[in-house]
Amino acid sequence: MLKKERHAYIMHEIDIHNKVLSSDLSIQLTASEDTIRRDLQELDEKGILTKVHGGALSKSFHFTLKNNSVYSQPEKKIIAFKARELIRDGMLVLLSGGTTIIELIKSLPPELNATFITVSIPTALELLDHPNIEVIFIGNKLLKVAQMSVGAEVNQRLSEIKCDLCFLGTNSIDIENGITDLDLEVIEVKRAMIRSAKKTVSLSISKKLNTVQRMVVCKIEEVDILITELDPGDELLKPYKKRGLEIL
Amino acid sequence: MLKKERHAYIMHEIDIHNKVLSSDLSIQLTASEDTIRRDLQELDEKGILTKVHGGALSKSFHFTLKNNSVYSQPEKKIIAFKARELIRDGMLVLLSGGTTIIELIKSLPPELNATFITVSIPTALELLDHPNIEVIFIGNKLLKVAQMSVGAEVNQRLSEIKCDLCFLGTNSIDIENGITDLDLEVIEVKRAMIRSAKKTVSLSISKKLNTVQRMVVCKIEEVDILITELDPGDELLKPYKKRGLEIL
DNA sequence: AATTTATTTGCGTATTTATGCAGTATTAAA
DNA sequence: TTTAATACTGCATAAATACGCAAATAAATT
Repeated sequence: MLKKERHAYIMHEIDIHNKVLSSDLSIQLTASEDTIRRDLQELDEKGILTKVHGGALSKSFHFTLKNNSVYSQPEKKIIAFKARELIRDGMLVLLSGGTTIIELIKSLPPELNATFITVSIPTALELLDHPNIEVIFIGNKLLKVAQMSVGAEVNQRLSEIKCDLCFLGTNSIDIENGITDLDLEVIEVKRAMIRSAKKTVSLSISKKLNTVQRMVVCKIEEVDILITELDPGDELLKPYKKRGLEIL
Repeated sequence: MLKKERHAYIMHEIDIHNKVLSSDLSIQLTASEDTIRRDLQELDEKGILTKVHGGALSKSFHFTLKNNSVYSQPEKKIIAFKARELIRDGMLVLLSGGTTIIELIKSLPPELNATFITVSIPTALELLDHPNIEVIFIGNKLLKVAQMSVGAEVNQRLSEIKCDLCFLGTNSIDIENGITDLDLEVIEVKRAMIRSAKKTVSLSISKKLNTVQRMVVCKIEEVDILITELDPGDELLKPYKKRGLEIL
């Protein structure tokens, strides 16, 4: 890989995400972090990006890394790896928001040819980075805290779709209450997502298992597949298996 | 093997792969790396490829376009400052994509209370950062290169809206052809945006004035207000004023 | 055809550039 | 404050390049 090629790749990433992490680039470009750092330094000296601790930021969008960086938790990588095995060419897949979903998107093979639907702006942005897949965004009023579309219209449009899979980045899940969340408008959209998919997959790091929040999205039986970073045979997952969920 | 033949071969490789390595070529053409280097140097001097350490790259590989947009940030700040004066509490405002629009959003006063509609994912993300405004995203199929919604459905939904203002981050504008752009799907959305707004405002850095691209978005008369970083009395803007545009 | 002339090519060597590594310093997150 | 991640420094190495020169090739001339 030529230096200029790396530079072009880095600038492309910056254009799409407004930020890059040295650690990510080092893997994606199969170069040492040292090299990446020197690349970023050069591009910074050229004045076309801003180098910061841990990576670099776009000049035009100066968010802080802290605000929206995914300090890629290894748990989420494991979950992403298991989840992507479910996706096949030609599928229509519904995605929620959340950092676990972002990890899933990052782990998708470049040659995958499928269509993804989402209501989450960060999810959409990440999907746009993939070379082959088609992305559909269901828009409407955006809810600031969740950075996603909400409202009756969204639910209506979701009801007109029949997807193969629905991946939910789940905040809280337990046997008694099923999937729960904080915001009324969010849970309504998530319900609509579940209804319009043949299979619902919940992605949860084990910390989130057996936690509850204020409002119910769906009963535990409505979830078809549960993916955590744990071994499927783990003791913690037994009760879920008993209720008929497939555990990956 | 004649020099001309090698040159032809090298250019062919560049066309296909966008890059060549001196080491590869040396083997493929059974010539010393020295010779190859001299070839590449000549072709570089002719301006038909870009020589770099280790080989050469296609000219189209450059990312200088992005550089320009970043370099002209101060101009964009001036434009943003002028543009925001047009926005009042309670207005319904349509925004396109582009870095100029992003600057506009950043310059919006926190206490502003208005509703913004957009089809651009980065624009939406930036809008979500603002504490008071309401954001509506018109979704559909997303076009990767433009990071925005496109398609008949978007145009349809835009036609159902009546906005106070439409701000277009403009790539190319001139007297003869009006606003022009590259992509058919993009120009269709932009047209729909213009139709659904009472007033259309074009934001263009002066470098983009009097430039033309392949496809026409709208005639110059359909633009109500033109904002550049220049003084409204600037000589460059006179022809636009003569055609009835308000210059800020 | 032979000779001259100009151009092209390859090689050895010195130099520059690119990259990774190890150890230490610095920074930021818990 | 502690701790983990990241950055910096100097160094080592390998690869790429520049340069001068001589051999080889092509082109032009006689």
